[in-house]
Amino acid sequence: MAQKPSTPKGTRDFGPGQMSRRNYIFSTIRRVFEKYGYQPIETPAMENLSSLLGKYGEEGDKLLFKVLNSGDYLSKADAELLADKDSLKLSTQITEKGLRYDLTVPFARYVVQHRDEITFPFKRYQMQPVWRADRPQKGRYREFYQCDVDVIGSDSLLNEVDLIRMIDEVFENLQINVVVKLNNRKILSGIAQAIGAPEQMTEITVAMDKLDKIGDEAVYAELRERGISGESIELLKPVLKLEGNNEERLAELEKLIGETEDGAKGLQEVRTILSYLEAFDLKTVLEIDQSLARGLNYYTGAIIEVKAADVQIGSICGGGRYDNLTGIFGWPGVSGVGVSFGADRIYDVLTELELFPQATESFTRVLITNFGEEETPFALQVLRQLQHAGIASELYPETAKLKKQMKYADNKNIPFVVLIGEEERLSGKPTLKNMHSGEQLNVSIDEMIRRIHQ
RNA sequence: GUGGAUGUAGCUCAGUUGGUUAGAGCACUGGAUUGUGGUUCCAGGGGUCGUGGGUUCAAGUCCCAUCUUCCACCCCA
Repeated sequence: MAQKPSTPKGTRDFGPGQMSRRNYIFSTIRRVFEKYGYQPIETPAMENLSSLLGKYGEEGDKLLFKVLNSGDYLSKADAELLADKDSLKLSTQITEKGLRYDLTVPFARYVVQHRDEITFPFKRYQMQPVWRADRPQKGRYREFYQCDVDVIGSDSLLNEVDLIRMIDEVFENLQINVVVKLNNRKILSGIAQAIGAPEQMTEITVAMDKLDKIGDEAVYAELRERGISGESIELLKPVLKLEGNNEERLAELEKLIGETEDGAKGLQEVRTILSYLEAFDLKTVLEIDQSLARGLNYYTGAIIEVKAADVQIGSICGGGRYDNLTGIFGWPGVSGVGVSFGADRIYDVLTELELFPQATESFTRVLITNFGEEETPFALQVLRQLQHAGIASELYPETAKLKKQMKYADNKNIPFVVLIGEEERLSGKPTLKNMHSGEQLNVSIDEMIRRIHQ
């Protein structure tokens, strides 16, 4: 047997059936984005590595797909590094492009590069694949689609309100029950300050983020491992143990971190967002979660994460505010806020919950059979009239056995078959068969069109 | 990057303590039905058992390596 064909690790093909379901997700999301006034952009699959490296932390750099330079790239490489097999240093000489890791960094690059053409605040959405050299597993792929919405150039918390409302609307339309978790980077930094470890905020948040997954004892252990003092851990315990509804949590947090500058600011931001949202009748549960951190360390304000309530698959949407994202491309002080919907995970959730609407694999409504050259001119004429009447139709291209042509229609779920053989050609009246009822009639073309339209 | 499982027909999977021509269902092709699908019946094609090496008189089966896919960890959508 020839070599078994396959797609690269962690990548997938999408057949017609999957595409119709995927497009259902994309069009649902796009409709909401556009309703709120966001405009689409696209950026290349590849970015310069200099734009990508260092933006996602050390872990992120390892997960970047690098594209080898074209041509005789080794001839330009340093002979000594080659001999040493020093991949890390060598890579800077043989590759200068990489596949994008997310849509936010390319967006920041886009904004800086095109700032003269953009009207701010700039509200954009972008739905494209991204690539990560991660080891694939459930709900995790090496190529997957993100649907990003961001607004850049506005500090207003009204943007956060916008985003949360869009999240609510998208998942309501998709009929997925979700929990929206909300936190604020300033609350996290307030916590770090309040427990006397302001320099170790990253270590603290990374450990704290695992709270609901590994439990409090394991979090304490990890904190110790990461070099947090026992004293600080003791102070942190009441923060981790926070319970109750949003009001109660905020009140508790006020007591614990209200004295710190960042903490007070963060709490106020969260309160403002919540109070704006009171005017809306949100369908989803909005939950303050002081342990929510998320990986990307460029967040500076709100942190948002969405989890499916009925499926265990990790987060299906997430994002937050970043005050200085464009700074890395030389334009400091521009604030942005946005979220990203994970289309592939949403697909998996909808599949598991059987929430996809009845998908029609084919759009074709009529198949015209092919009996041979004699009948072809009349068949083409019928095809033209059907299509002219706005009916998706196709003529079977081969003069195959009728059984095979019928089976083709059946497999593609085509509801009508028009038989055109010698009889029909001579009378000028095609035979219309309803595949569902099996009913079959010899009618004029006009009558046929009328019946199909019913 | 660490650990665990997996791989047999296009697909989903059987295959006994190692034993002679490796099976089933679905799909495909032909026929029962020369102008009729979805139901039924009959027949047929299709496999160097992931790859490479080893043990053995004998390997789909046992051992080693390697790759693939899946699962968990790390991290993340």
